[in-house]
Amino acid sequence: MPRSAKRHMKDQIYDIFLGRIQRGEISHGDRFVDTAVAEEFNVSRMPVRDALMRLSHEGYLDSTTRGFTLPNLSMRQICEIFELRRLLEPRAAALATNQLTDEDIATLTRAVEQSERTLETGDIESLYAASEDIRRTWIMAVPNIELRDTILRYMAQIQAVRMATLRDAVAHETLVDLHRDMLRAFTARDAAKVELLLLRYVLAGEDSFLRLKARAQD
Amino acid sequence: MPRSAKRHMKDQIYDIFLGRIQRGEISHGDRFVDTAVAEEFNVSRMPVRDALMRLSHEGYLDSTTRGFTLPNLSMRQICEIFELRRLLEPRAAALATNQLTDEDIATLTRAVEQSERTLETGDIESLYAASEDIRRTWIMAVPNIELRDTILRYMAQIQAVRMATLRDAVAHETLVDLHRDMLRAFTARDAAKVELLLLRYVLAGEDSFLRLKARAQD
DNA sequence: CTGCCAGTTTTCGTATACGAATTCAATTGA
DNA sequence: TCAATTGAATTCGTATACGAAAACTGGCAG
Repeated sequence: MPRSAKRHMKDQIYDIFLGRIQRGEISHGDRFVDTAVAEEFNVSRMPVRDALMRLSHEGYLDSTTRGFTLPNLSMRQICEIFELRRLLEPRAAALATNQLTDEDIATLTRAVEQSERTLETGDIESLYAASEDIRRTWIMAVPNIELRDTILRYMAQIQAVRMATLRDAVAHETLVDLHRDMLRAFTARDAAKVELLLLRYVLAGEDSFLRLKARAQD
Repeated sequence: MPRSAKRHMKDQIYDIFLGRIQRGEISHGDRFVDTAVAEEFNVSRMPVRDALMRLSHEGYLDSTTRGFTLPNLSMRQICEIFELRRLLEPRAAALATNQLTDEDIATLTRAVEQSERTLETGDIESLYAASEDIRRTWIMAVPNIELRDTILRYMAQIQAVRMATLRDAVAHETLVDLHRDMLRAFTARDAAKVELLLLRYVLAGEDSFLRLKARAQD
């Protein structure tokens, strides 16, 4: 019997899994089967099924004949998503510029400092966390909700790709520089500069990815 | 008992309803309740539930406490979607330009002719149909599938808005002109011109909508 | 006539069950 | 040793049932 909760079980399960996916807590080997997950949560498989099917329809999971797994993005899909990012993120960040609160700026400042420190420590995990903090902060400030949701939808899917590209040594310094410039532009409320920097940022990610891909083919 | 079919019932029902929504065959008073729809299809309510919930999660329907209905878009949402359209459609159409087959061009030619005839007949239904044909033709030629799906996702939602804006007399002539120019640009494979025209097209739609809104407030 | 309250109805979320399709595994035959 | 085939196990889609929450309805008081 499900313990009484305000929100419905299927929505809670959906949120829990979406969070795990977005935080990159799920690896590519993992397989989710409704009955097994249902047992964990002490519910029947129906709410779990609802949640997992929803996640798969939204592209966060892949529905195979043997449970749900992380989707394996093809080269084509990744490139297509980079194109979407080039179209949407610069404008979205520009729109967010004037919406950032002082608290947001403080968060960005801390994250950029964390990012800078990784130049010496070489701690890629920390760099990744800082990047995510920066990104999350400005995305949440995007006033156009439809635009924000569209961006959030594909970002979870290319989680793994972004993680991988951050390991690209060539990009490390460029990335930290971009973080620094972005902070400056956000703080100065310079939407035009933010727009340009976001374009550079996406392009830098795309370059890293293509470089990674080329190296993998050796 | 569900009659044996190759594809699953829930997917068939999903497709049927999505088609009806996209073709504008559903009006704002309509209410769908899983048990009632299930009876129509001679299945239990579970596959219907799956289909309707999926449609509502994708934004095509609104899940109320009393069945599913067409979503009532707020002014804000409509404006936000226009912004998305400005960002995505010009580029998408430009990408589609070089993918159009001769058959596509023929379809476009017929549709534009139909559009031109409405200047004399004043048949708005026909103008709407022609617009939809033109739009469907180029969207289906967009090679970036992620981009295409993103556009398709919001287009179904603002169906009603587009239908309404076509009744805007001021826009009628402008619209037909744009159709004509777009056909020329597509035929000439002039992606740059297509991009510009699509921007104009979206902006014209936005103008019509705002004009309509202003008039409604009198 | 109008607004509030209790009973009824509708609708939804979840539980459980079963058949079908698919995958896995083990045994058999070459 | 390896491939094929057949039986078992897994997983999914759908059916049915039940309790809970929300909405409607009718009567009652102001």
